[in-house]
Amino acid sequence: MARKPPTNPRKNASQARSRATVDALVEATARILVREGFEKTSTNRIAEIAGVSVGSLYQYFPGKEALVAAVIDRHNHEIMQVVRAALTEVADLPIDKAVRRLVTVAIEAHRIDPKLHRVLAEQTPRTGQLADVEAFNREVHTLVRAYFESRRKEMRKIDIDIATFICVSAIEAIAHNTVLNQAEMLSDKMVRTLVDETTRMVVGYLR
Amino acid sequence: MARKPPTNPRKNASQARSRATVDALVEATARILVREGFEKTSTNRIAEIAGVSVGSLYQYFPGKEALVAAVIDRHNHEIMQVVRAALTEVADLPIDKAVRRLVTVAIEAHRIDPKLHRVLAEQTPRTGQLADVEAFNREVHTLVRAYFESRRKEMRKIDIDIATFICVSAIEAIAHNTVLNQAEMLSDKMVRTLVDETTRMVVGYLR
DNA sequence: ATATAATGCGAGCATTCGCTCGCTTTTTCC
DNA sequence: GGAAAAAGCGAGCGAATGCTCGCATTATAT
Repeated sequence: MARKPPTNPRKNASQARSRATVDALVEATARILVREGFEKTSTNRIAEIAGVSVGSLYQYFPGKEALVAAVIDRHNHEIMQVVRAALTEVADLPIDKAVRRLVTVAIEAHRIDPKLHRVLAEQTPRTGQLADVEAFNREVHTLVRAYFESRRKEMRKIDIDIATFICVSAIEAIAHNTVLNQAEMLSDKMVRTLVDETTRMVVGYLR
Repeated sequence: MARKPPTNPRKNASQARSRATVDALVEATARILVREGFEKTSTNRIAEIAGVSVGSLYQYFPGKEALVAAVIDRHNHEIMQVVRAALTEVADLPIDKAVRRLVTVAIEAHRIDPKLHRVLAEQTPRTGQLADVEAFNREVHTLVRAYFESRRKEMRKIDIDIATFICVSAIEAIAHNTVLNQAEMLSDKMVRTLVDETTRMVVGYLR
């Protein structure tokens, strides 16, 4: 017999049942985004697919944007986890080995869920998540920068910030275009060649 | 006393007045996209800002998407013109000079109208203009590839398609990030340094 | 077992927005 | 000058969709 909207706009989810509801909603949002596109992604439809009522949806999310934002966030966290792991793992390797690994990981990260990645890349601006994406970007830069710093001896005299900016931009773009443009027509051999070449370019640049 | 909707869905614009109307509509669309964002860009609002009635709008454009598509098209043509000019101009230069020029142009192209560029980059997918953008991309690749081919002697043994893909991706991304991330806080000195470094990376990679 | 809080429901209200249609005004052409 | 064609007008229809509200069900606490 309650009713008294959670103090804050909407949020939280303490009991197990409600956490499941939230998960179902986020998952449903992701699925609809991929399968039907952003236009067809209405709150009513999300609720329907999640097997939840619209009312419940609005208990946890202030609106459609928030749902998309949640999906973006989840996906970004998945990617960042992979990237962080790689950068840790690579800390003691020399530049050439390290860069090769990072390039590989960049491509792998984009491959986690290419279709979702594509849709999210399109929708990120709209949801005001640009700031958060920016944050992730900064973290990547910081991590890479730190690695470069620790390997200065192997590198030529160079402005580390600029080198980081250039290398990260280049690697990200190549990974992005590789996965998104070349469709699914990506032979393993092709990937290996691209990794080789990208590594060559970056390593050659750094020293 | 006519009336008999132009045979085709809508289109053409023969008289001077109507061409002006079309221009006003496209221009208004661009302005609203930049100043108010995609959500606020309704056909009613576009007509209002263009100083034209909604009815007239629908005489020339089958819908909102078509308007946005027209803006995208216009912008892409502007950019491609700059790029084509640069590649012609560069045809007889050695690799290092040529790459430097191309990197510079890439940044300049992104600087034509950064705010519009940003919004359009976000909205391109939605308008089904991906195909057209793809076409422009392919043209860039073709042109760059042709240049590389003609300069093979200055380059190491290398797969030209892969080299093109990697170089174009890297240069574009660096230009893009430079203009969009670093906000308007872009000293000329900074730009020069970035051009130097990017050129160094690409040229170093090619030979 | 009973009270209270948490979670869930879904019909329908309100709003936004694309778009049409019947009509007027301007231009062209003889 | 006048007829026909081209261009322009804008109130308002209809569909889509975000979201609310009053009530029902399930969990927790005592």
